[in-house]
Amino acid sequence: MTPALGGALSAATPPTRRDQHKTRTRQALIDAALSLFASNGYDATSTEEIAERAGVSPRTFFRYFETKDSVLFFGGDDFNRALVEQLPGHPASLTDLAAIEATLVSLAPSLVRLKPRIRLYFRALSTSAALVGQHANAMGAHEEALAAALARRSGLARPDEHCRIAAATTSVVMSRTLRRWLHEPNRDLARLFAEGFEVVRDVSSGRGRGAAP
Amino acid sequence: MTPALGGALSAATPPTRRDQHKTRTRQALIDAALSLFASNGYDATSTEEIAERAGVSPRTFFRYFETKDSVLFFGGDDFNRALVEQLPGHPASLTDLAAIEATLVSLAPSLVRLKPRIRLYFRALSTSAALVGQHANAMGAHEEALAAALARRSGLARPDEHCRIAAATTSVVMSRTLRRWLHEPNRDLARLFAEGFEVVRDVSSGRGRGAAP
DNA sequence: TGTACATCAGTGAACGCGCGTTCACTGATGTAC
DNA sequence: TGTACATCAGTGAACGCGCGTTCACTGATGTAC
Repeated sequence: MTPALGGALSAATPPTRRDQHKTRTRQALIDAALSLFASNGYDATSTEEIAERAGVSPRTFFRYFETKDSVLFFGGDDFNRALVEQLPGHPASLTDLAAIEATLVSLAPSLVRLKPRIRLYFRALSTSAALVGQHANAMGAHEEALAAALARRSGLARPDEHCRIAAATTSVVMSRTLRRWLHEPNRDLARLFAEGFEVVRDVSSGRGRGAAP
Repeated sequence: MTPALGGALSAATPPTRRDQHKTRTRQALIDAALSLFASNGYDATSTEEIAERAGVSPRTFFRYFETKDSVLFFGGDDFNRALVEQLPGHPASLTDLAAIEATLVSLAPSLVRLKPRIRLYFRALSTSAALVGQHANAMGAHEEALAAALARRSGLARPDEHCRIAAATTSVVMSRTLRRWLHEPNRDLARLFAEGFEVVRDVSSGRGRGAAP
């Protein structure tokens, strides 16, 4: 939908002035919502305030977003789509998790410039169960897409339990890694991804207990 | 709080008639909410309807629950508390995941009689992002408690990344396992738990690809 | 290049609805003596 | 065992509030000729 990561895909027709204006308005609403949610909390922020900060009338908010919570957005969908798309580019000799790890490591740089927005996004999440729910549903959809991609990778018609657990494990690693990235300053995101998968291996084999982080 | 699993813990003082009545009213509200959410959806169910089905006045609902969504309950907290409590009973020679697996297998029978309620609970979840968010927050709290228990198990002062990933992995296995249990008839829950952890081991080692479930 | 019309982003006002609160009250249960 | 009082679950009515909708409109941008 919105080209937060790639951007180069939308070369179909040059955007008209109207489209540009629409995009700008939409973006202003998203930015206003994100920073208001993060600083004042989701429940304490009304759609009127969002509209006001974005410089449009209250009514306009609902022209762009069906509900208050659907305004929350930081580009995660694009990242997850890229993950699914680039997964088949890795050799079949890699295990599923190794292939996912390699893909995430190569995609990590694309998240760096989104870091401030991701920080606001997580801060907003922490203020409202409704947002957490929306986030969880989105993650669920991503896991399904990833599980389907893993099934194709193994020549299966539909994802089995192995695919689903692998996809869910990936979600866990991504979530933990992003949080570490936000909280521990000056860490390389790609390296943190790799460390996350290493911990997963250690945990399920029982290795590495007692080794300091 | 509410003794959905153990029940034998609350031998402190015999409940007065008032307390009994309160418990019954509270339970009636929970049951009414659960079945209405599951059949009509969370958003399409008003607190008035819940109160009406429970046989109390609309006002009474908010005497028992601060918000509409906090009425959702099936005993999951008790189960997770039991998991954390029984974990230290297993030999230190087991890996973290093996100890958790053993605990879950031994706790599985206590969930069997809650099965219909768990089914309603998941069905309710599927109708509303707000409920999913509340569920996710509860799971997050459980993961923290479990990670703390794992830290104690390893003699750590605070949970490290290993503990957190192990706790999150447990959440994944529990969630997947419950869903399989609800959807695949006549499967033994304890056995499904064990299978779940086996898949986790296979996934992170790369084994078992191609073997039919 | 210029005019006439069509489209569509944005606006204003009014409203329905259900969550959650506040206040004053009733009547059953529990307790003191 | 019986009476007098205290507590507290439940009620009724009225209300604030913000989400999301509906309807009728304006004015800028885009397009046909």
